[in-house]
Amino acid sequence: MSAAAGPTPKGRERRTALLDAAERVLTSSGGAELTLRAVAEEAGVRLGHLQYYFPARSALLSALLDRVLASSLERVTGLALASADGAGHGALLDGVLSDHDDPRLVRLFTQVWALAAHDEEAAAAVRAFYGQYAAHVAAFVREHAPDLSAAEAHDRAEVFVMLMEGSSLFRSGITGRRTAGADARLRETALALLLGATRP
Amino acid sequence: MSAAAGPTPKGRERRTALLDAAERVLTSSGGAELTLRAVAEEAGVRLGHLQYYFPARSALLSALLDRVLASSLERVTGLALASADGAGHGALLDGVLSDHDDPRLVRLFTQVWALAAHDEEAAAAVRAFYGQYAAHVAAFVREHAPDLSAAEAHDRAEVFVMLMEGSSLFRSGITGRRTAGADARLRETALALLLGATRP
DNA sequence: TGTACATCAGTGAACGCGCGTTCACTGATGTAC
DNA sequence: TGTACATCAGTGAACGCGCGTTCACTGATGTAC
Repeated sequence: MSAAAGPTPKGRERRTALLDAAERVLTSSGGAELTLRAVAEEAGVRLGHLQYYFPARSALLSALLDRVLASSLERVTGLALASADGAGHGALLDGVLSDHDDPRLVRLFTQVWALAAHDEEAAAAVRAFYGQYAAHVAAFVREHAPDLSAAEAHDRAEVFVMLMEGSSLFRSGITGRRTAGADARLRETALALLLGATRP
Repeated sequence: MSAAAGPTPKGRERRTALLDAAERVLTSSGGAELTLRAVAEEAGVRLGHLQYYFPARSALLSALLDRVLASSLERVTGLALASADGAGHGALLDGVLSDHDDPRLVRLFTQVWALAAHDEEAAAAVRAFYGQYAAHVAAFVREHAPDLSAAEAHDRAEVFVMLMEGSSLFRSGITGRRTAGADARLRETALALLLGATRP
């Protein structure tokens, strides 16, 4: 790591604050407006100072992606463990859906997908993230349905994740409007994947 | 409409060719690289000529979005009608999934979502598209399960669309890798939404 | 059929601007002895 | 405890470049009489 990694506490704090600013800019304005100048202004520092921490725009983008994925994974891990520990078998689903109630998070992920679609390095990080996401869900599925094979549990987990990511687009107002009826059917379908019986 | 709409056959052809070029650029390089110069080069015309048809970049973007949504809707409409006309009750699902086998189409839609996330005009067009998409699916659902209420059929259709859009990300290699097991479970879940019995 | 003219199609050069990057610099903080 | 020095944190100005846009222009095609 370069000096920009910030070996001192102050350095680490600054770096975090700069990434916070970048995340706010990306969330509110989109990828095209994510310029170094905009991030510096949002963070209240000079352009040259931002460049001290992130020598190139690509370094900022990559650090931001890593952080977004890491914090999302941490959240999912927590939800899966809490659900398994008896917080109610619907806690995982409720947690994911309520996270998706924040349009900023969903907007952030549309940017992540668009980036991954044309940047293989980003795509690899994103696939690794969803791989771990699905693995946590699969573990949860097996807790509640021990008679399922590991492969079957993992397949269900993958489809669950597909359904969650797809529904986030529609429930957030980006590609659709949330309705009570569709929400109920969504929950039912998701729960069937998580807790459902073996195939007929 | 301005002269750029092209009242002559030649003008209409040219306009289509320019949009084709823009679509190729967007698909292969992403939104950030969709510059007027890149589109002009891809189409084999001069920058000034592209500007004759699309006086501003926003006009090109908007026309491209309209065309992408219109052609996708046409495709979905055709699939729903063919399925209803006895091409087999799985034809709609098979058609949608095989369309999503083309990574270019999926990449295109990640750009559409990212655009809609930060552009309310684009978002309105995208919501209108998905609204019609879901309506066609709902009509198909009611054909096969006449005992369902219109509301129930529409809810199922919405969740089906959520699942299709989510799965496109994972089956295309962008956020995941396609596996036979998950594909089978995906089909099962989707068919249950399209053809399944009423709720217990 | 021929001429006059308007519109359509396409060119080419230039513009101002914001971008990422570079770099020399200064002040603050830590460390060695 | 004091001094010397290295590193860290932050500034400010300038760079070359590609961007969208503007505009005056030329040649091709259609239309009216």
